[in-house]
Amino acid sequence: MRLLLIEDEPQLRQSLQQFLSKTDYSVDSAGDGKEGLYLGSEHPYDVGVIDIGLPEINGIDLIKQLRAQHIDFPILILTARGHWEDKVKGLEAGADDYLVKPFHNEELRARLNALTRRSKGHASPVLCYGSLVLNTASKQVLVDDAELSLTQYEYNTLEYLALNHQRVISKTELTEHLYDQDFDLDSNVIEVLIGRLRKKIDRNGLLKPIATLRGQGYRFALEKES
Amino acid sequence: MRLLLIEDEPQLRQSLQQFLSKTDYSVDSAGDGKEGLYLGSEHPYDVGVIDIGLPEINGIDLIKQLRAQHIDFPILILTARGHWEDKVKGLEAGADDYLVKPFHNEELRARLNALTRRSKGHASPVLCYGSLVLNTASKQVLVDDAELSLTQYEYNTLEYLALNHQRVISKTELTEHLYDQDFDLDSNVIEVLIGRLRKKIDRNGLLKPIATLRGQGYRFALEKES
DNA sequence: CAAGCAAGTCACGGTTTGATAACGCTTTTT
DNA sequence: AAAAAGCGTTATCAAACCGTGACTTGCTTG
Repeated sequence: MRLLLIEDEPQLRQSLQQFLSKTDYSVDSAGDGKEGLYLGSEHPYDVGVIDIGLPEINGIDLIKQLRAQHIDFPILILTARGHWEDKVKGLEAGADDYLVKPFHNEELRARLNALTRRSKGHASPVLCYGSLVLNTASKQVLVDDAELSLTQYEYNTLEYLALNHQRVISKTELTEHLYDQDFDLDSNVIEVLIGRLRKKIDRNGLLKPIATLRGQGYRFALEKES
Repeated sequence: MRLLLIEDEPQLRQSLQQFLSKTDYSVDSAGDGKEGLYLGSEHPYDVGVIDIGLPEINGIDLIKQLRAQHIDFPILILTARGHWEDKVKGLEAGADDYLVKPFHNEELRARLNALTRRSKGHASPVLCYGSLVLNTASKQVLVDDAELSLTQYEYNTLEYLALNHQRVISKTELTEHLYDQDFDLDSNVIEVLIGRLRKKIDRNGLLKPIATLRGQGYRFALEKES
């Protein structure tokens, strides 16, 4: 999942970038509103974390401008403790959640995971597709009650496909959501990843959840239950 | 386990810090409500001890503000003997237990142990995971009815993993819970501790309760019984 | 003070990982 | 039908990650 972080305080920015990159997200970050607006307009993010007090363009206006361009990824705003009134303006401007500084990293992660999941239309963290069950909280994948051991990238790929099940995802879209801005789009990582995933998932029976649409992309083809 | 102590009287604060650090907890302490609120918002504590009569921000408001931020570690409040009515307000504000001054240190310890145990969702002080039995009261660990001799840090590591069994715990999370705020996160203590633990636990049979998830952390993989 | 132990650091090595490249098969285009 | 494009598969390699033994430090204790 790709995340846009806009935070002016360098130390917090760096520590958040590091923390969020570690397992869950591909992070691009900006230190002011102008650069942030540029990035947000230019790339397809899945979620944004935006500090309200920013130089150049303030957070509220930034959000308004993004929303005016019909850029609709969910946004979580950060407000300083003294300025909790800002949260109201932020939510009115089109933000989806807020967190008051200072906060726990784990808390931020939990909220972001919930936001991205809900934005794709899934209420529960457990996704059931017949004999394939995906737990987005513990990052475990079960096939017929047996746990698969997937690497991080394998898991992230599968999760993105599953969250967007029944939709055709182009390889470009997949790369853009799994990697950050400076990544070679001509690589064949995706093919390799898909290959490895299919092999692990299909080890026993004949479960082929990922369909190829030649020239268009891939589609996670299982129906979601409950 | 990490504990937050907020107490304005310097002498009591220091003696409590010393006593609690001695065996059970990594203690951060604050002398007024403002600093306490900051610490409590910033770090992932497992339990808090808060004096009700505090300068800057009083204990009741402090607890309310923490709870409003969805910070939910259990809190034990200390009330002066004359002001025992405060306990009601405190519990209403979101505290979990109280103790009237003066008290015995051992009494405080017993209450705290009970609180942390309950907050992780375990009623009894004895945790059974097959042939591995953990007594959180006496801090003894039995494997096939034979007692292991673990050091404090080894025990604390194992306890934290066991209390959060089946969840993936990153090395960062472990470090943050085992040590207080200023500890080098780049150290490899955790790897060493896990190594020593595994060696002691697995001495005889082939009991491998701690799984490694490369790039993500560790997971205590035994199912809890009863 | 010397011995003993707890606990942290360091350095080395094995293993896993993820990116890339190369090759071949299949479908589409010319 | 030949050429080109798209995709699957396998091999390879460097970097990251983790485990481990040896060493160091500091505390406790007889």
